[in-house]
Amino acid sequence: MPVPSQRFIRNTLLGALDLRDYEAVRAVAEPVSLARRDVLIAAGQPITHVHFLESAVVSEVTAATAGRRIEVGLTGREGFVGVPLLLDVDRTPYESFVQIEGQALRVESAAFLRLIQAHDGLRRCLSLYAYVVHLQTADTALSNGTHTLEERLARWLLMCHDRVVGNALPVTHAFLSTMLGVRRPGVTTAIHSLEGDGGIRARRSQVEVIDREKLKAAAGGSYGMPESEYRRLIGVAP
Amino acid sequence: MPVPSQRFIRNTLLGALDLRDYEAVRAVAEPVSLARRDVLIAAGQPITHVHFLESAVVSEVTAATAGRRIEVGLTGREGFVGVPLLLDVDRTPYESFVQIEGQALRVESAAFLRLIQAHDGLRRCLSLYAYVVHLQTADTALSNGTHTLEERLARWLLMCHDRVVGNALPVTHAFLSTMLGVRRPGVTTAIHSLEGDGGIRARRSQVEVIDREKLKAAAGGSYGMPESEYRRLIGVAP
DNA sequence: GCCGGTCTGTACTGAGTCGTACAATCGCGC
DNA sequence: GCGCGATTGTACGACTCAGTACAGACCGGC
Repeated sequence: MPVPSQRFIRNTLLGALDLRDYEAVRAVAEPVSLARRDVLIAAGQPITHVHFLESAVVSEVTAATAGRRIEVGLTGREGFVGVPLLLDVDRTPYESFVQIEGQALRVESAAFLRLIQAHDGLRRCLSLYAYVVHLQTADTALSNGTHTLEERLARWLLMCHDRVVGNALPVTHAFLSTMLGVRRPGVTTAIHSLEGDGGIRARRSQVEVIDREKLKAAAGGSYGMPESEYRRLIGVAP
Repeated sequence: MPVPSQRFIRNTLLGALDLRDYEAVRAVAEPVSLARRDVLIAAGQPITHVHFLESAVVSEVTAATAGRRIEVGLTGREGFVGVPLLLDVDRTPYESFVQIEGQALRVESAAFLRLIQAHDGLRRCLSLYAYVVHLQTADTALSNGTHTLEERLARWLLMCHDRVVGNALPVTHAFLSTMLGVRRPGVTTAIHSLEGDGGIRARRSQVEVIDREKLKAAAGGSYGMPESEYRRLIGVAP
């Protein structure tokens, strides 16, 4: 029976596990391809699977019927989708959907619950990630409350760039406006401004990151705290 | 040795526990009085105690050195302060301080870790609360991003009212402006508006809640989601 | 009863964003 | 290579809130 080498593990959360815990996850995990707009967790519906992302990027958004949508969480290969299950919660009022297509390892909910019951190291590792998610959401609350549209956009692009292979982010202005909870023409203006600074290059349905340092400067300090906590608690991010 | 009756438990999280789990907590918990401005968790410092609040109200705020402060979490007798410890995290970049004085039961960190290791029912219950905290923070991100100052103020007053005995909230305009991350005169104006609607009555260093329904209307749908999830997952809130 | 700090009320200008509308551009499918 | 939906660029008035300043009101201490 072949023992997979750690270097083939694309999800960094799984990569941080003891080999024994990792093997236990791998034994019940199923590789899946995720297409844009796939809904991994539907608002108010029981969570059926946990997804450890390998190359896909997933957004968690509020699903206010009357109000507007806005993003409250962003997950890539540094994390997993299904934190509520870890906390013994079977469903959530928010929706998690695929923003950028890619691969993932999925585990059926009941199997996942057995896993974290039996493997304390796994539970600890996923708990650390759950806390980073909380930090990210709190940071988003801060950003939404006190930063300008341009700063928030720069922060979002950096966070997305962290989770993508390459520098091209396949997003439209309208999509960004929903994620940030702002007006679409406002995004167009902010993108022009960031482009003028040399941080990005904009194409149709795509933003290419050119200079992360310039983007960080444009983010006005709104980027980086959850990321550095991830490194402190879990290890090197991708 | 007297066995405390459930009805003497003022913290509703502890009240939701099996008697056996509760006794285990009570055995290592120490009653303390918390004064306004006491810092329960300092930014970046190891967390020394977990606090189950009985009548005090505690705010979690970002502690951005360069940037502004803003509230990302509010806890009263429905919860506990020290969620990071539950998730195996020893410190946090945010600060938790006492906003309204009162009583609490505190448990030393090492004892707390032993407790949740030995009592799975306790861990589950606290995990549910940790999830509600996440919802509350996500809801704050939504509010900060899409609601007006007046709506956000109404939401905050309702959330604080939920956690206080009586209808008088001892807060100043300047304090509210920090919690909401807005300008102090803006709070003054918004308070006048809510007062005109008949939802509250304002005095020096105090806001009295007169009509919750009017406040809810003024909150424009920004209030209530985490509260109803608390009831679904844990039980009747105070 | 006065003093000094805290709290509240009000005013003004400017920045940022909204809501909306509409034209221009792109790129895929037939 | 044409058409059509999707995407992007731009404009304009309106409104919210920021930043700042300052005066008046309150309240506890001496």
